[in-house]
Amino acid sequence: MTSSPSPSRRSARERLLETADRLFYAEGIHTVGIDRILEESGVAKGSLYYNFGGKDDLVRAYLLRQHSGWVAAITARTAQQTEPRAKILAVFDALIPIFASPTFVGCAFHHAAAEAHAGSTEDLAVKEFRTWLYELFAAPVEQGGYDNPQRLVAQLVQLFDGANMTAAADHDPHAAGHARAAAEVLLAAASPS
Amino acid sequence: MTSSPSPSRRSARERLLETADRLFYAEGIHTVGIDRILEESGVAKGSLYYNFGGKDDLVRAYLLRQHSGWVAAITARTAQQTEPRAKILAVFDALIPIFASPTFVGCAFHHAAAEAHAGSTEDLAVKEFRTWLYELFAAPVEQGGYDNPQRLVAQLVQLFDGANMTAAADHDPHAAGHARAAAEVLLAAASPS
DNA sequence: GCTCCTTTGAACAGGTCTGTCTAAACGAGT
DNA sequence: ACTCGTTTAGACAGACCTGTTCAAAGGAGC
Repeated sequence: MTSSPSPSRRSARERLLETADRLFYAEGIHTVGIDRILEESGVAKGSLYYNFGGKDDLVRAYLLRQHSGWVAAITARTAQQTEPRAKILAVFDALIPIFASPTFVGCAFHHAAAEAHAGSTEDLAVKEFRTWLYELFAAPVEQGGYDNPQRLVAQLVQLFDGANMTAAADHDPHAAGHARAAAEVLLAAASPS
Repeated sequence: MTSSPSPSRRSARERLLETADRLFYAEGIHTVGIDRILEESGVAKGSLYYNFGGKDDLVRAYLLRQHSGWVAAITARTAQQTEPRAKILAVFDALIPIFASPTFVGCAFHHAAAEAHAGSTEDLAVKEFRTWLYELFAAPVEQGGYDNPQRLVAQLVQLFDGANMTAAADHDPHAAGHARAAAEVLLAAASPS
């Protein structure tokens, strides 16, 4: 079935998705044509239209893969924490290895948002990611009983976005650490007792 | 000359730049073809290649215009302030009317960075903007004698970027206010005495 | 009236991209 | 051996994009 690859070689679908992920992320969705993806993945064009409906479906699968990657990387860290404050700070700790990756060029959803038309596949995927991002902070903030929780969540999301931007655009190796330190200060200032 | 428009109608250069600014910003540089710009500005194709060398030069002029817009909007506010703390907070006050504009869809340089190839016209313009942005905060931070100035500047830039992201992607009407409040907390925590 | 800068309209070439189609081959399971 | 899901290779159409070129007209200043 869909999850049983051929023995000698991975399926065309897997190779397409992996190559699309690499190229779309590194160079942009609009910039990369399907011919590039087909050439670098060694897959025939017919296989793309057999496995996916077209480029749009491939883009959707790419963004879903990116979303899953963020969820996996961050919940792996936050799930180990029980205290609300530690859960929040763990998000920024999770950014450290992500930013350190040699292929990191920023948050894929920031890029997708920049290229997206309203109502497009990219736009919908970005909205889903943003919803998850807010909930990621909203849950522990509420649990911690912080002052002005709505504002605090917005500020933490801003730090998350800003850290991604500065890590990518300015190649700041301490972006995650700086954001974490800022989050500590904000949490201390919003602590109830 | 270049600054004396015709009496009845604005010059082709002006009309091109204004239309390019509107379309590039709203829909992206790669997405918008010159034919769209020519059609909506009512300028002949020959005039584009007479005034500009081609699309690349038009893109360069568009990003320069955006850069000038940011500088004008922000220095108009910061120049009124004398105290370092007030100068820094004035940057975030300047964001309020910018974010409130009905045509605001985020920082043009965030979008350009997402579309840029390394070494491209967009890439160079983004680097210049980022340099200006850091200096915008670095000067008053140094003047104010704050603790760990390098980290503080990075954190303020992160708030600036994050506010732009949340204002655009999430349509948060309080993005600038939240970022300003966060900056106040960070400045208080880094105050020397 | 003359000149020169600017603008116009239109056509053309060359390139890229997405999407479709066809015919053939492969390979695993029955 | 047969079937069916999958993959391959290539050709093709249709659309869009950038850039170039040309002849002609407009308009301001001298």
